[in-house]
Amino acid sequence: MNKKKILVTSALPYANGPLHLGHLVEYIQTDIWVRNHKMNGVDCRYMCADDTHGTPVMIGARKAKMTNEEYISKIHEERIEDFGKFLVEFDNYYTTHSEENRNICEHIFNSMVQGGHIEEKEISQMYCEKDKMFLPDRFIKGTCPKCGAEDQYGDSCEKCGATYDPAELSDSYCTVCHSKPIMKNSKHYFFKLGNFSKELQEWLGGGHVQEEIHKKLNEWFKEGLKNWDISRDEPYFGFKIPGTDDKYFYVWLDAPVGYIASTKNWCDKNSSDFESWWKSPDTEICHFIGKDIIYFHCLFWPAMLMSSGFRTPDKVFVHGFLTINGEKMSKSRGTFIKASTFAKYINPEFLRYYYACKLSGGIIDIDLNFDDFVLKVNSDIVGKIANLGVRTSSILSRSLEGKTGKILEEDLPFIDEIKNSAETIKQLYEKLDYARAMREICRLSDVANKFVEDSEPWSLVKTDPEKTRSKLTASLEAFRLLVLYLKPVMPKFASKTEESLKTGNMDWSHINSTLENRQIEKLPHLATRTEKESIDKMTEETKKENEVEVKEKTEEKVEISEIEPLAPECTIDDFAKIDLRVGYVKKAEHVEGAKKLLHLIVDIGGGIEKNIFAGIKSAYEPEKLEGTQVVIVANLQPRKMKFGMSEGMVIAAGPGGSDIFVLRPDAGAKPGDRIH
RNA sequence: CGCGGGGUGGAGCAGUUAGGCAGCUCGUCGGGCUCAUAACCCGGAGGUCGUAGGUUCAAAUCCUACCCCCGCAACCA
Repeated sequence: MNKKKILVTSALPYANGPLHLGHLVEYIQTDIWVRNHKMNGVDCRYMCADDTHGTPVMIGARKAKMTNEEYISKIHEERIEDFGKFLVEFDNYYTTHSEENRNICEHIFNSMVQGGHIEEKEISQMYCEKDKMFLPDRFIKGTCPKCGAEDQYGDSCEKCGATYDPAELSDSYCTVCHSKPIMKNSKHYFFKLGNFSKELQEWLGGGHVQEEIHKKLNEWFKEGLKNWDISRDEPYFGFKIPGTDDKYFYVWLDAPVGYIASTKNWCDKNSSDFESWWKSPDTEICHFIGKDIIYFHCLFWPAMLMSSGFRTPDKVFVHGFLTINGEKMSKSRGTFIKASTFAKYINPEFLRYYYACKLSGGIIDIDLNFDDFVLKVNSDIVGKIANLGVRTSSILSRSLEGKTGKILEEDLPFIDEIKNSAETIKQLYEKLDYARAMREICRLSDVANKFVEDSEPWSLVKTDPEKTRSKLTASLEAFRLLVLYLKPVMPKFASKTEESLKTGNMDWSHINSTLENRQIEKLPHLATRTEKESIDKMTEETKKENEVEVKEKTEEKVEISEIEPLAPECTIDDFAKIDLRVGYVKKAEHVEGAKKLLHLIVDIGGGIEKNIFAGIKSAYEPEKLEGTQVVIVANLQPRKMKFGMSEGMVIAAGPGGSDIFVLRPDAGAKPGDRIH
C-alpha cells in the first residue's frame, strides 16, 4: 500500500448563512478527490471547519438576538447536517473559534514579530459612532462619486464599475444603522508581505498552482505586494492580539490557520502525530478553493506559513463558480438554492454526479441547468447504470436462483475492456478531470448494455440456463466494476450495490476480485428518477425563501432609517444627575377630563410616594399598571399640571400612540432601588 | 487599452499543447427488442467550429484584428 500521506482542505465556509449549492461545488469536488485517494489506500485526511470570526458574524448574531457563540454553534450544527446529506465526509469538521486556533494564531503572530515582519501604523478609517465600530467597506454605502448612482458599496460602484475610497462617497451611511460614519484614526498592525516576495515567487514557480492562477498572481507582483492589515478594532468577534487590550486578529488571519487547528484537534483525538502532518515534507498538503480567494491562499497564506516554521502547501486547486440556468446565483432571481432545500426534493447523490460531469479541474464556471440535470441524471444513472444492474440481477434471481456462475472464455475480452479503464479513471480522478472520468464510465456502460443486448439472456434462459448464468455473471461483473468506478462520486449507490452483490467494502484493489460462483440478492431500487415536478417544487420553495429574505432586508432598512436621531453626546456626570428609581405602582386610575393622562401613585421606598401624571393612556389600562413595578425619574422637577402636581416621570419606549412600552425591572428589584 | 475564462448541430460539452475525414452525451426522426425504473439496441437528420483577414498542400487547431458572453479586481468571507 501507498505510504504517502495527504492532508486535504476545502475553504472554511463563513458562518453567516446557510450552505448553498455554490458552496457544494467545492466540497463535492474535494470529497470525490479524497474518497478516490482513500480507495487507493492512501492515508488521506480531509480537514475543514467553520470560519466563525469577523464583523458579519457579529452583526448576524446581533440580528438573530444571540450571543456570537450561540450563533456560530447553531450554524455549526446546520452545517454538519447539510454536509451529511450530501455525503461530504470530513475526517474533522471543527471551528476557528477554538483554543487550538488561538494558540496557533498567537504562535504565528509572535513568529512574525520576531522575524521583523510586523509594522505598526496609524490609519484613518470610516467609523460609525452609533454602532461604535469601524466599518468594513461592505458596511458602507453611499452615492458613487463618479456616476452618481445611489446605494453603492464603499469600495466600488456596481453601476459604472469605478473603484474608490469609501471616504469619497457622498451621502455615505452605515448599512447597519443608517447613520453617517465619520473618519477616525486607529493603530493597526501590518504584515509586511513584501518581505516574502522572492520566496513566494519561487514557490509559485514550483507548479503548486494552476498555470492561469500563476499568471493572475504575476500581475499582483508587478504592482508590488502591499502590506496586509491584520488587525481590527473593538468591537470584533475574534482573537485578541497578544500584548494589546483592544486589537483583534482580522478574520482572514485566523481563518486559514483553522486548517492547522482542525488537524491539531483531530490528531489529539486520534493519537496521530501532528508534526508529521504540518511540518514533515513527506506529507502532501492540498487546498481546494474558489477563484475569489486566490490572493489569500496563494500569497498571504504561504507567507504566513513561511514566517512561522510551517511548511507551505503542495497544491492549491482553484475552481470556478456555479451559475444556475446560465445566470449568477441571486436571491432576487430566486436561484439562491440552499443545500437543505435541494436535499428535501432531490437525491443529493445526483447533484454529486452532475457536478462531477461538469468538473474538469479548470477555473471555468460551471452551470447547473435543471433541464439538463434531469435528462442527464435520469439517462446516465437510472437508464444506463442502475438499469444494467437491475435487468441482469432480476433474471438471475427469478430464473436462476440468484447464483452466479463462471464467466466464459469468449467474454473475457469484454470484461477486460471494462477493467482496462480502471487505471485511466483512477488517474482522471486524481487529475480532477471528473468530467472525463464520467464520460468514460458512461461509454463503458454503453458497452455493457450492448453486451446484454447481444447475449439476449431473456430468451437464452429458455434454452440454455447455464450459458445464461455465465452471460449474466459477466454482465453483473461489468456492472460491479462500473459501480466501483463511480464510488467516489456516488458512495451510497455503491454501498447498496455492495450489499446486494456481497462484494464487501470495495476499493481500487477490488478490480481483480470476482463475482463468480456466489449467491447474490436482487438489487434494490438504487436510484429513483428525478421528475421535473421535484425540481419545480424545489425552485418554488427557494423562490419563497429568497423573497422573504429580500423583503426582510428592505423592511429592515425602512424601519431602521426611521429611527429617532441620536442625541448629542453626554458625560457620565450628565447621566448621574438623573436619578432613576424602581417604583411600585400603588394606584393607577383614569383622570376625569384628561385625554392622554393616567394618574399614578408610585411608591419608591423609604415611605416616599410620588404623585405622577403619565401620558400613557393611549397604550395602557390602569389595571395593567396597578400592582406592578416601573422605572421613574425620581428627581425630576415637579410640574404643575391642569389636574394637579406631577412629581416624576415614568420611563417608556416607543413612538407613541398605542406603541408605548413601559420599562419594567427584572424580578428581584425593590421599590427605591436606584438605577445606575 | 485592468486581469482571467469562454464562444464548436436545438441543449451541455470534447477536440486546440503537437494543423490531417468535426466527435460524444442528451434531445429529435425512423426502426428493433421486451430482461429492465417508459429502460435498452440499431439507423438517420441536423454544424459557414463567434466575425474578418493571413500562413499552409491542408486550419476548430497557428498568426493578426475585431465582436459578443461570463467572472474577478487585496482594505469585502
